Amino acid sequence: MKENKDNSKVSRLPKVQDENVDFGMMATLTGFSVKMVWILGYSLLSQKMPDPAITPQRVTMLELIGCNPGLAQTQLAHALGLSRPATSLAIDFWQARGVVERRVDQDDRRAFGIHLTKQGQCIWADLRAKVKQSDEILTKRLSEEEIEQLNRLLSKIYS
Amino acid sequence: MKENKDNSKVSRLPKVQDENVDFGMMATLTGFSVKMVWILGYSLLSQKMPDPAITPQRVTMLELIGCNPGLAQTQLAHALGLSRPATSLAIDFWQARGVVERRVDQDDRRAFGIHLTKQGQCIWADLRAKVKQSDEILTKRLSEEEIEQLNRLLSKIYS
DNA sequence: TGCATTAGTTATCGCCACTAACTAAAAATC
DNA sequence: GATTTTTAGTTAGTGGCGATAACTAATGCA
Repeated sequence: MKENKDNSKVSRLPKVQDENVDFGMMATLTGFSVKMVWILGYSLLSQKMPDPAITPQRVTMLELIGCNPGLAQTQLAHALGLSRPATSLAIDFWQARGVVERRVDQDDRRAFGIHLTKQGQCIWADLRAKVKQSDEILTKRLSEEEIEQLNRLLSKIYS
Repeated sequence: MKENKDNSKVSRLPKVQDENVDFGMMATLTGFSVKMVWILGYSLLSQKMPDPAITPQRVTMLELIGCNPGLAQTQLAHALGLSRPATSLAIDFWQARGVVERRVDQDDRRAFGIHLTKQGQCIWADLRAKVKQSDEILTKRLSEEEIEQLNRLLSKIYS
């Protein structure tokens, strides 16, 4: 009966602009800016989702399942940087909504391959489109060249 | 007696590089890249801190307190985008470590002005230096121009 | 056959947000 | 000037979602 109010697990955006409050050095740090943009992106994405429980984290998982059909849970956990229990619960989430299914691996009957259901294919396609839109909204103040530049610099940092 | 193991409340970095797992469209999204960099930055910063409980969020609060002495809790909450109870607890955290103190506002005796203690001044200075170093490590693969460019693009998004 | 390993689940805990409800002080209303 | 409403901060309770430890079942190697 619990109806999932906006449990936005990410803090609201700090008010760096508040003219009465000085953020000091924070505003000059790449790490801080990146966090601000992430919070903003998280919020934009959540708004676009049909259900506030569909978080960026869960969307990422769905993308991995969609792009790598039959992936085992442990591989999924590793790729996402999650513990196996957390991964298991996240799969439960999508399974409960009829989006993915666990198929026993015939070569190793302990393991499951995770697959999108027929219905899941549609939902995935829909969500992907929305994710893309939301990313476009996030970067709407930048030109095409600036977006490319930004993505290049960011991936230089983390890859 | 609980000894605060690495309770890194932020997921470990996803393994985008895993050659067996395709991240699909995620790798092309600014929102995703930004999250990756943030997780990385969070982890780098946490490592530099003398106590793993000193998180980026708490450092941000300390910076605000240091740069805006006497700020009331409600203003602090607003600037940080936090609820008042959460802010109150975060202040408790620093107060318990002798870093900040609550001084009753003589004009409004319901309110507290938050100030750094003498000792807090030193700790603040030390942490700021470490934060700066950690941000430099985060961006070490980028040139000075690239860092400026990156910060400019990021702040264009969120300000 | 038997023991160590591995996939996944269950149980438990911890952190840190949130809202609701409370106290005390201040401001507004009459 | 007494009463009501609002505001600052705290306390209590809830929830999400990570983590680890302990468990079951299947596998693999001696």
